Amino acid sequence: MKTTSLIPGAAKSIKIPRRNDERVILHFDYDCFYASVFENENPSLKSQPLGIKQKSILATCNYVARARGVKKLMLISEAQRICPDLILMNGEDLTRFRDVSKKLWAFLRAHSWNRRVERLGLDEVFLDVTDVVQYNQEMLNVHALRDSFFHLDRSDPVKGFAFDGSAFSGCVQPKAKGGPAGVDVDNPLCVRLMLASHLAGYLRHKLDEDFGYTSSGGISTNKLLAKLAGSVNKPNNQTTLLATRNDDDVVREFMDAHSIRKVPGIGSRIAQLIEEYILSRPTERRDRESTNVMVGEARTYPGMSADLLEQILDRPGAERGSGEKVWNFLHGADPSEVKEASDVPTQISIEDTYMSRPLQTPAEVMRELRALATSLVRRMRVDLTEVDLTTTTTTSDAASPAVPRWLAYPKTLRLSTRTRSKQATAPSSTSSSAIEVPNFSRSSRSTALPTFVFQISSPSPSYEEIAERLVTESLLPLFRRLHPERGGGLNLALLNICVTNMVIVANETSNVPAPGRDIGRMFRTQENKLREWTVYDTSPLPVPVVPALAEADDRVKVCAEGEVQKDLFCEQQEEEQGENMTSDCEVAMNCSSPLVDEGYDDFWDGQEESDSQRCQICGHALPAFAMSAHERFHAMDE
DNA sequence: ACGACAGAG
DNA sequence: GGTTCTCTGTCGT
Repeated sequence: MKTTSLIPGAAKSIKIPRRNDERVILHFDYDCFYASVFENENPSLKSQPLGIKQKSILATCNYVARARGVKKLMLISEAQRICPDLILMNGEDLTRFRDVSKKLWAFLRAHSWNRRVERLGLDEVFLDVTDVVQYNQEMLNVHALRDSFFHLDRSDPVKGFAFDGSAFSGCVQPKAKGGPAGVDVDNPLCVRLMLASHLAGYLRHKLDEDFGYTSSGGISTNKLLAKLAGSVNKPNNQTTLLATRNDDDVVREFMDAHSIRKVPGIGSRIAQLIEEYILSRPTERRDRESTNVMVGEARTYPGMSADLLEQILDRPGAERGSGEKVWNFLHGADPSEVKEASDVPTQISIEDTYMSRPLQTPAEVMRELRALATSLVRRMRVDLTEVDLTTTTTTSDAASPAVPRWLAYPKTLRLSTRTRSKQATAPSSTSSSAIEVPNFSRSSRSTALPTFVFQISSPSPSYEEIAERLVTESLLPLFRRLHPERGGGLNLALLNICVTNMVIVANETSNVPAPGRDIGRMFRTQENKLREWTVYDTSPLPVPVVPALAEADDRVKVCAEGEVQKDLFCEQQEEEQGENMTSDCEVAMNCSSPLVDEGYDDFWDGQEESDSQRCQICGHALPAFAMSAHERFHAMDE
């Protein structure tokens, strides 16, 4: 990867990306979200320095803590040294954050006319409000800007709020020289961004007043600019980036002042490759902070172009087209659409790390797999089912409890592990090789998800029962594929289980579609949307038919002690008991102990896959390849 | 379909 | 004592 050979001959054919001005995009970022969730649960925390920890790091902290010098992603020990009275909450279980995130997202969704409402992580939301803003632009009276009214509903003219259309809501970038930013009524884009700023201000106000969550907002013409704009004034404020067409300097200067690493879409790998090219040398980890290449520097570097970037970023496994994508980003151009709101995730995964004490024995692995599987099964019920209203509106009494229905069926199950890095490789000649040695390796195996996990009605198994079967029948075979060698400490620092490959169940919108009526459109009316989030706000989560686990912590270790074990587990249990009595010291040494080898034998000797299996629901024997479809047929029955 | 990897918070 | 717990998307096979 010699840099000299990459300089292109034809420097005149460089194309400057053209931004699209047609859209109006809002970006919301809830301020220190995890900390806010805890503060809302316990308001007395608001005045104290508060940190949220996950294992040995501080996931986030509130602004009181930040004022004391505490930073995100610090080691706990360091944070405590800096701020001894830091209050620490455990944020390893994400359930409460997920619940709040969904609630706020549902609120914002209710204000979209086009369903383009995209969540990014748990604490960010993009809205495409082009249509709402355009409607309000048409309704605007430019002769009475100060007494404007923002319409939130096309079909109900009283829904909305009053605002002063002669000024922006919140901050504006760039700041007008001399006085407060005026609104150029002759510039339609300027008017539209002004309108969008008031909508963003209104929504942020409601998020705070009605739900207790302050946020930072960004308003611009695409996702990249909206997001970057939002980070200019934090917390609890908003920024409109005046990305008007007649004034390209605004966007250029705005982008140029950011380091390339801050641009969303340019990750660490891409940033490193660009930096190495510009600095004409490999970049080491310790150099990273000092090498702060700015967008302006990269953009104006001799010969820089989409094609050159494509060459710079070309490496085995590289995404093609990323050169043009990055070139667009450097110019503040981002054609990507705000994705439509979807009710079901495309993947659900649960993981735990064991960094300070890696898992060594099969017994430990079994214990953790059971705990993870139990959480996964519970999450599938919560996130992938809904209570079918058509069957419950008539009799929602205890006599006939609401039976949830599945919104989607994941088809595949995946198990991932990571073994702890043992390598203390001599860092002697690190500069000679540009290859980043990953000091951890994650690997995974997947298989068809058995359909018994979907059993809800009739003899309804508990989460634990389903989880137990999942472990023995699916996860254990996957584990054996990942770790075929027996003996020696397993040394696992991470376990992750995941269901994915969702088959969405067709949405039967109950009954009586009036002839000629567009059902899809009916669902998008304001009433329905508002009801949607109101209901969400007050109703309990889908009632499980089985007794729910009476605990708040996802990570509770589930041990089915008194239950009858299948043959496979007999030895396993002994192993587990033995392990409980062994000291850490023994555990560390027992890699070669014959006692342990016995345990390993049973652990690794799974049944071979037989050609024919038995359906778990009707008992019918079928060839293995036909089982998946057959069982799915049962699951969709009801 | 499967498995690795990159990027996001 | 050297990163948490997720989610989405793409690439090669």
